[in-house]
Amino acid sequence: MSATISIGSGIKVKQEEESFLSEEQDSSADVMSVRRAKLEEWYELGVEPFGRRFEVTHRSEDILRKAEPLANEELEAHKMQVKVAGRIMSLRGHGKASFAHMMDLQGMIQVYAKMDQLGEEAYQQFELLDIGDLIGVEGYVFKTRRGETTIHIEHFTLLAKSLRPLPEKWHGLRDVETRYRRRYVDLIVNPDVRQTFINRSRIIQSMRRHLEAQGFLEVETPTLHLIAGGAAARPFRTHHNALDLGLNMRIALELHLKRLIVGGLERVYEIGRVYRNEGISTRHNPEFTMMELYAAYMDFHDMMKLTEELIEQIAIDVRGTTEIEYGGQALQLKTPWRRAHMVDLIREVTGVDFFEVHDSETARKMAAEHGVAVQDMHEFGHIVNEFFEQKVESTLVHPTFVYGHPVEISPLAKKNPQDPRFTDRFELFIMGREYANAFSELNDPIDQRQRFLAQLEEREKGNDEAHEMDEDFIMALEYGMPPTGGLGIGIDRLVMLLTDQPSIRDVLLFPLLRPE
RNA sequence: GAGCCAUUAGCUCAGUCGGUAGAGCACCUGACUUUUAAUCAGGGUGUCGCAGGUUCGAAUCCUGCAUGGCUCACCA
Repeated sequence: MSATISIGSGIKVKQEEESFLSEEQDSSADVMSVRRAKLEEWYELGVEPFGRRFEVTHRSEDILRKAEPLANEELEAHKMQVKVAGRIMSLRGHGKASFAHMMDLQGMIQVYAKMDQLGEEAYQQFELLDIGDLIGVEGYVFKTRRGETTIHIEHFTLLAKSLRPLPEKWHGLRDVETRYRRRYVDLIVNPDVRQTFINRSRIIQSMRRHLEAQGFLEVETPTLHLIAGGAAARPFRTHHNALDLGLNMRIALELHLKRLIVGGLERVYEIGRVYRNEGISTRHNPEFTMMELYAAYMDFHDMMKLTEELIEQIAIDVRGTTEIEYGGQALQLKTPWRRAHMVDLIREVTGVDFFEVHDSETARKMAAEHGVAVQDMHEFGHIVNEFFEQKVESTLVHPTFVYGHPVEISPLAKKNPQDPRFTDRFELFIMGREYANAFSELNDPIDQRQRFLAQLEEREKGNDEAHEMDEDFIMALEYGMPPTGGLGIGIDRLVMLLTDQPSIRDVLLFPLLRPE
């Protein structure tokens, strides 16, 4: 078939001449062929359809705010001249005049093109524009009869021709898969998505500001590790060619930051990507962002105070309040937050008091009685932890610092001097989810070696997430590390909490998906 | 990895009992110089996710596969 279609200004396109179409040839081919034809038409008009630098004098929101209190007569008298750039989001042609809405970073503003003003030639060019095209306009601000602030166009420039149609104007793009795969389209048509990512940036900015104010130094440490330590997780493996060296992507920031505390930097933090080779869910992405900080001469009590104040401040900065809602649940982030020992919480919920239980056998018996699933290799501390995870965790709605984790699951934390079965460690829970993990850092190299040895034993028993021996880290401790408080916060989950997003994929610009 | 659900036009969605594909927006043609989901007249642009099977006939029923979503598992 060689049907011809004609478009606005008379160009004929043979549909069989669609050699420009990409491999995936979809049925937007029709729209795309029309746009290709218009592209040619721009070239024939002597206009470069992929333009260059454009000097922007105003953003949409600034204009709307300035014009808002003024009547049209006042606006016309002032002749407020503006240059605005953005993407055409809607077009309404009326013969010899046209309206359009343009979108820039701040939002949407209406523009008005009139043949009398532009002249016949330029107006015809305006009519050649499509939804999705990027343009720069110069003109003056007025208000229409209905009162909408609008730019009366005196000149316009095509900055980039759009060759693909945008999604529909009032349902936007809903298909979740397409939204993640083509996040740029999602950002163009879904303003709330754009706002979420703006808020993500604000949260991190706020965090940096508050840490800087407390004298923390931002540092960057390697993401390629010989030994992936500092957490219990399976790493991604990679390889360096020139050194012919097997390497792991980091699973935590911890061990390098503590080396810097040994080095005397005293207060350091890093906001960085970590990689864990695990399943994907609404709360897990294989790469995610952690903030870890270490402060010499502090302990885990100081870390609790720092954590609650930090998150409270961020909430005020970004949300303007400490009373937030997540998934319909009202949450109060005003400090101070509840502090509870893990063993006390287990006793509250199950009646089992692990301060009175002193051996693994009794603990195992209690687990069986209370329907807590445990593995054969689990010792006392693991079983306490299983009780907490299976019985207590989901009951913690409002911010709660749970402290006193068993030593078996805390190979990098200092033991509690009163009861060395437990550590001076806490995790922060909100709505059943972990948001922070912190401890008084273990600075005794001899104890640290024992802990690593215990981890190696676990590894032999089949726990492939147990810590490996890190001799280089122990050497650092042997030079002497001051008593130190350390803290880690999962940035993505914090952003989810503060932007009320149900899935981690909604706070990651490009979540990992299987290839199409 | 398991269970459940989804996949139809560029986008958002209908599609009855199995009878051969529809709407709105977008797009195209024409009209219209302050519109507002602009309006009016006309035009359907499709590998019904993919591959088999059942059937005279499959978007529809069956099987497998792919991708995604949710839940669980995993993730201290």
